[in-house]
Formats: sequence, C-alpha cells, structure tokens
Amino acid sequence: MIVDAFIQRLERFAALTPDERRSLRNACATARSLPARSELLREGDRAESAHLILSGFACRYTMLPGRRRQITAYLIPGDLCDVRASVLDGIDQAVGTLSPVELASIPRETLSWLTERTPTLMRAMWWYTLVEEATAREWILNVGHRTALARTAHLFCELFARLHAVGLTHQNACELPVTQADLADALALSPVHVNRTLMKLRALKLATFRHQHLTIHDLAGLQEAGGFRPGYLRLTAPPFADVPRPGTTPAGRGDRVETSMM
Amino acid sequence: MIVDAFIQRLERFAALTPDERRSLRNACATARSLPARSELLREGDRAESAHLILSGFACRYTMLPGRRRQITAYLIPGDLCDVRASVLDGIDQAVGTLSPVELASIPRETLSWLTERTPTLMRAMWWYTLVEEATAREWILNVGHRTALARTAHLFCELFARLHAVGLTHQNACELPVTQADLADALALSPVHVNRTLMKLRALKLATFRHQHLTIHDLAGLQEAGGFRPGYLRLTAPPFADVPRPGTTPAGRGDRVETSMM
DNA sequence: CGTAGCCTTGACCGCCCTCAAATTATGTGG
DNA sequence: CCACATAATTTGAGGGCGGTCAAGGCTACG
Repeated sequence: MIVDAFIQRLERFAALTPDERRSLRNACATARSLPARSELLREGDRAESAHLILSGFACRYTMLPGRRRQITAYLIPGDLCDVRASVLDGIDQAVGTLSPVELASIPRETLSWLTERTPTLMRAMWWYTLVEEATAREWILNVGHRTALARTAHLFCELFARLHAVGLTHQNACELPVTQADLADALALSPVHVNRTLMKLRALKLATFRHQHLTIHDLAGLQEAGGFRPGYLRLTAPPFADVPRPGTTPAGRGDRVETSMM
Repeated sequence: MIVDAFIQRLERFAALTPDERRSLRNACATARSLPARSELLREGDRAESAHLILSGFACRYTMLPGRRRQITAYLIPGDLCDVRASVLDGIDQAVGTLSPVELASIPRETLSWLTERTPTLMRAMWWYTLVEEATAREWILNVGHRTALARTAHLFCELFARLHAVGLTHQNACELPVTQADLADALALSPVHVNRTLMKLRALKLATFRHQHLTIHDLAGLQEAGGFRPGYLRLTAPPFADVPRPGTTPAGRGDRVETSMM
C-alpha cells in the first residue's frame, strides 16, 4: 500500500515507533479523488493541509508570462506534497494534477501536532525536505547544462527510479500518465523538440515513451546519456546514520551506533 | 554582527529564547579563514560540521564532464551552509569559496544537540531548508525559461535583496566578490555571453557590474526585466505564523495568536 | 462517425555557444 | 616605480541547438 511506502521512506532516516506509524497511517485514512488537470494548491494559498499522493501524477509548477509553464517537480504516488503547509505560511508555487489523482489530505494541525510531539518525526520530515531540495538542485543542472537528449534521459531515469522505489515499475517499464507537453514543461523544452528527442531516444534504443508508457531498453545507456547518478534521491538503504531516539536505547537494528548525539 | 543577522532570520519563523540565542551565538564563536577558490566540502564528504558564512562569498556547485561547473546556490554572509550536516549523511554537491571567506564552524554534534533539545530551533532550521528549496526552484525557472538578460537581472535582484537583508548594501549598490565566469556558472551561460549581457544591462541603464561592484540604476526596471518577485526569499517580516512554544505561554510579541496548534 | 486533443513532421530563424585574439586589470618581484 | 606574468574582461566571426510557426496525421472517446 502506498502509505506504507511513504512511511518506509521516512524510516530510511529514523525508525518510527509502531505508535508513530499508526498515527501517520490514521492521518492518511481519508482519500479524495481529483480529475486530471485540476489545481491542488494555488500560488499564494495558505496551505491548509499536506497531501499524500496515493495514485496518479501531480506537479509543482509556476506559470510564466505568455502561458508558459515551468514544472519544478513531479509528484508521484508516495510523495508528500506540501510538507511546507505545516511550516511556511503561504506557498510560492502552485501544485496541480497531471492525471487523475487520489490523495490523502493531512490537515495542517494534525501534521503540526504530530511533528511537534515527536522530534523524530519532525527530523524525518526535515530530511524529506532536504531530499526534495537536492532533487531541485539536480533539476537546475538538468535544465542548465544538459542537452535535450541528456535532459530527457535524466528525467526518465529519475522517474523510473522513484517509481521503482514505490513498486510501480514492471520489469523495465512503467506508466507515466503525462503528455509530451507536460514533459516539455518540466524539461524547459518546446513540445516539438521533446517529440524529436523522444524519437532520438527510440532510435538510439535507449527508451521508448508512447501512450503514457515508458519502456527502458538500455538502463545503463540511458543513465550514461543523462549523466544520471541516483545518489541524490536517497532511495537506497543506508549510508544513513541511525538517530538514537532521545530517552530510549538505540533500536536493535543499529549496527553502527554513533558516539555523538547524532 | 553577522551571526545576529542569521539568528534574526531564524526568528522570522519562531521566537527563540535568550538561552537559545546564546547557545547559537556560542556555537558560532570560533571563526576560521579560507582563501578564495578553496573547497569547503567535497562531493561525497560526510559533513562533520555546518558552516556559517561571516564574510565573503561561497557557492554550492556540481562539476560536469568537460570542466563545466554548475553553481546551484550562492552562499553569502549570514547563510548557513550545510544544515544538512546534521541530518543527511554525505552531501551530494560540493561547496567552495568564490572569494576569501571567514566562517564559523558548528560541529555536527552541537547542531544535533541543539535541535534535538529544542523543537522550536529544529523547526526554524526546517523552515530555513524550505526557503533554500524554494530558492532552488526559482533557479530552475531562471535557467529554464528566461533569456540571458532576464536571468542575469533576476540573479542581481536576488543577491541584492539578500545582501540588503544582512546590511551589506550601500544605497543602491553592493559588493559581489565574483568574476563574470562565476556568474556564468550560476546562470548556465558562457562567460562570453555573460559579458555581453552585462553590457546590455548597462546600456539599458538597469545595472552596472564592474570590479566586483554592483550598482543598480533602476531597481523597478531590473525586477521587471528579470521577472523578479522576492516572496520566495521570505526576507520580509510576517506573513509568518508564530509557533507557540510547547510548555510555555506565547512570548509577549504575539500580536497574532493562532487558534490551531500552528 | 465526428470531433478534440495529442503527436508528428517540415521550414526557417535566433539566441547563445565556441574558438580565437586583443585589451585591460591585478599582483609580484626587482 | 617599473617589468613582467597571470587572470579577467572585451570584441569579433561563424555555427548549432533548440524555438516558432504551421500543417497534417493519429487516437481516443462520445
């Protein structure tokens, strides 16, 4: 189940107690459906709740003069979309759905209450934000210094890795419920050029994207072409330090116990 | 003093007790000097401490094949440069100095200890991370969708606003201890084109950058040209909710007391 | 079967890159 | 204070990646 994938992700950083896990799962109990291309958060809104994507794709984006759109993040199942609801007051980028989306809303107060009560959870959320930040910086690289081919390859690698982490890949393929225009908005390319680039990827036998379906023919080649190194996503197990829970002894899984307070 | 500017910035989000302020100030007591163009953190390092920039400029960057460099953030006096030291384990982007830099090192354990002890401080740090993330997303916009002129204008606006916030501007001017090549690496442009763009900015009577000195002739015009809207930097006073300190009554400064747990 | 949205293809153009060299700061030792 | 070396800025010429505009072909779905 997707909520568990999210919790599991938080636990990459810090072990949660069964109680904390239950609280989180309860907070995500009520699901809601949205059609494709609807607005989840408008720019400048005061976010009243955070949303956990259960199915479908959404994106964080900014509109620019001349009906251009820059997507700054794809939000896929298992992503929490806006943590910042509980911290900042008023967001500066809009969030919208790309496909039909099911999501769980976590009210601002619930999230605040949870994190305020358990520092471990707050730290895990903070960690989550840091990963999002690292991903954003990787995107700066992508649109800044890579060619259209490398850019597209990189995006595909990232999405495939993230979808794999939540169990939404089938062998070397996955569903990407987005249009070429959506890709264009994320890659800072024109839809026309995205199309040409996709054909080139196909010609190079690296990957095929058709009918919202991505098939990777040569993962190593695709990663090479995109200069993709997955470290920034922090999807793998450690190298993350376990954080001892204040007031408790380190959980039994600690094979590397820090000498410091960390 | 710069440390106070940093603390003041954290306090935009949550009031700290005099005790917490003192702890932070103590943690920043020992200063260190680095020459220009030295490495502060190497990619893949396990960060042993966070650094507060006291003077000079540094940057977060990634090297790309072919001795190209993408700068993903400028770090100026009053910036904390790597909070993530206390959270993530091993950073994915290097940090280096652009000019000679003075900095205070806050050991990983100290930062962990401080944040673990006082949730307010942890939340403030989290907030700080969220602002950095928002800034990174703004940079995606910048390199993705804006022309060289707009890009450069936007960067100048951002730097001027941030320097102003820490008292490092003089009327309509400030020092930027960077070369045109450094700007190029941040803007994802070639040094040659940066030069041409700077001349155009001068010709348009918007801004002049010479001898590491930026003079803004027409702030409104520059912001217009760059599509700059400073909200994402969160430099202004509120609209930020005060967070009641758990176990204490809200400090006397609360003219807006939230009804929720936030 | 028709319509709307999406994808595909072609022709042309411009922003910005590359390469190369001249000119001007910056700094160092004599 | 000058001679020299190094780094930074400026200027020129030519080319390519990707944008824009426009039309035609699919697909999906009612």
